[in-house]
Amino acid sequence: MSSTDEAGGSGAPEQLAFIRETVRRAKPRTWLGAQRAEHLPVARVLVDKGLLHLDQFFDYAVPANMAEEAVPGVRVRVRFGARVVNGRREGGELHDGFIVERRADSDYAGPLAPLAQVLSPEPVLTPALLRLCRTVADRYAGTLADVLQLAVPPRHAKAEAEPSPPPAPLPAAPEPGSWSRYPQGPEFLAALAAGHAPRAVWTALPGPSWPQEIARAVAATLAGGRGALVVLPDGRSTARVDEALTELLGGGLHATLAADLGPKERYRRWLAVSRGSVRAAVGTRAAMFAPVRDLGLVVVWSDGDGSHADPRAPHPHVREVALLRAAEEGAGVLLGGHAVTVEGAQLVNTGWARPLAADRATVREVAPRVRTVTDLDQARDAAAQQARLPSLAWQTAREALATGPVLIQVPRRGYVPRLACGRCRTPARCRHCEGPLEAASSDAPLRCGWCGEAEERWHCAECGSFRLRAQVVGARRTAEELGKAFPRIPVRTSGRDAVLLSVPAEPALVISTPGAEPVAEGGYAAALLLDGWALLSRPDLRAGEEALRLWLAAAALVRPASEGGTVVVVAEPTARAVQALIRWDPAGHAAFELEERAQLHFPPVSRMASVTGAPAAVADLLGLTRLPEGADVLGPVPVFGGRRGEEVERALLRVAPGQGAALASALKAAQIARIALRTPEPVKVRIDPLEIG
DNA sequence: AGCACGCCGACT
DNA sequence: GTCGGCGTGCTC
Repeated sequence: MSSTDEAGGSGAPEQLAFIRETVRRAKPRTWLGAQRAEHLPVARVLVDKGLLHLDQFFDYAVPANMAEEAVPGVRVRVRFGARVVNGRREGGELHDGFIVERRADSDYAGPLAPLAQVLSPEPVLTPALLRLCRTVADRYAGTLADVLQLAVPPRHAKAEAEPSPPPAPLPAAPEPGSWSRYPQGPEFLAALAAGHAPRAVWTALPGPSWPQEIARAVAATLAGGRGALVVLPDGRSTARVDEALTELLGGGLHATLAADLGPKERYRRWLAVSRGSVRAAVGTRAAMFAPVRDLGLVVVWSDGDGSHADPRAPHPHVREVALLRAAEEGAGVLLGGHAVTVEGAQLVNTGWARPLAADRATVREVAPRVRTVTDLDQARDAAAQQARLPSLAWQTAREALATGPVLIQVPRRGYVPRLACGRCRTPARCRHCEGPLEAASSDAPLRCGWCGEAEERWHCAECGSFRLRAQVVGARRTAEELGKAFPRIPVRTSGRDAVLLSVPAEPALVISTPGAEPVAEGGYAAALLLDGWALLSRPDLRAGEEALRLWLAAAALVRPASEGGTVVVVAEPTARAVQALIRWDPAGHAAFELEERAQLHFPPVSRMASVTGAPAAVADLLGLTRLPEGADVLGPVPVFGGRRGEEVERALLRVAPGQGAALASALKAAQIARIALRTPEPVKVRIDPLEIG
């Protein structure tokens, strides 16, 4: 930190002595004095203060000694919030910010404060990144400063001081490889290599080759002279694509932006992308903003995965950011996964993207055989009973263990928010309002999750049983039980705290929670998907879609049916998601779900926002919101689970798809109006709320 | 959000 | 006469 301006000690006064303001009334006051930069003496600055009503640029005077370094995109420090006392400027906290523009003059009538310091000469906030962050902030009714915090990693001075390596030469256009299994695959690659912007919703075939396919799409884009970006939901899938890219192209063309790198390495790699030293970026969520130059392709893998939604305000979603970038930067899109989201189906439906899928014959060739049983079908075998396995699951596992590893997917404990009948699995509902019954612990009294009414004497409305099924047996206990049921077979577990990347080809029981399934060398001989009811009965609009996504992800690791690969899903066979798994028809399922959403006017066929807070505050905000024409207000309804019995309500706002921007800006304006009115109780506004219904 | 300026009641 | 209530407005 070499800094001329801090050398004087207490900062502001001597800065102001350099650059003096005129006090003439007739003209707007400006900064005079020889110390001001001669050329473009005004810097327009984004001050890094996440306040909603300060989401605007502020102009500062550029001192002459900073004239060279104070270029657009660099980080600066400025005094902000100062008061004019007796004609002198006093106070003002130092804030970080970014120079957005150098200008000849300011449209601000008052005197400009000088920049306090240029923190670094690196122009990290490029015009394209600024434009993207502005678009994302507007889309999500957030501030530019908040989005920038997600988009620009913290500076690391040592990493910045190192030069980035010179860019590697462009690769040749790759052969289609396993893309040949898709009728439109080779054409898609050719379009990328030719510099076009094809947009596809890709239903990836089961099996281990999707990372290579992503790598080839990236290579084709690079061959055409443009950059590429791949965003994946977790570190394991990121590592697989990284490996595939390195194998195809060597190490010099791409950067992998993983969360676990540490600040220095993280910034070093990000800089390599920003400086154009590498042309492709691969990584998890935060990589969605990676400033890849001349973007030709954005890939999002498994866009239904929850980790693509950023938990930090204003909660941008990787898929949406990718689509915004594609539109803004003229890039192609590859939205892929073993499953298809309703959003993907809608992109196909509206003609914005084209489906990229193999034909039925190819799917049948590579997919495992899928069979289904309900867990009411208990095995006769004592060992199977002990392991709580239906007979079909038991037999399948026993036979498959002769030829290789068997995957057992067990929903996470506590993944079951809803109680169900112990006999017929009908969800337990409140007799007053049909809300889901809940119990804080296994011996706590039953309560309705919607209206809070206590239920003393529940019995199943369908079959009359008094037995409730409360919890899923977790992976650990399942492992113990299965270990006893299959003595001498090694048992491995993979879950939240210890995720296995892969397992060898030898016979073993691999017990995993959804999303943590290791890859098996040569594929699993079989997979058992247990407690499907737990996934299917979650009180969420997306429960079916999510269950299918988790099942497909596990089933995609199993050998083809022709090699004996079998999947047994323990769930109600008539459920739509179960049927889609049996037919291996994710696109059909998504299309069906989309149709249903359209009938209900639910997202993505409409756009929604949620408004959550104290009842009076929510009503207040809604009163201040100038809703777009035709907007619906659903609720407000009480939200339970608010801490300490504080009353919390939530309203959902719904508009037609074209009015999402109007809704977001109306809500932002209303929030700002509330701040101006000093309304004390905060209200949370969220665009595209995750859980609805 | 903070923070200071500004214009009306109970104290030294 | 003054201390201070928080209503109002601004932040380059």
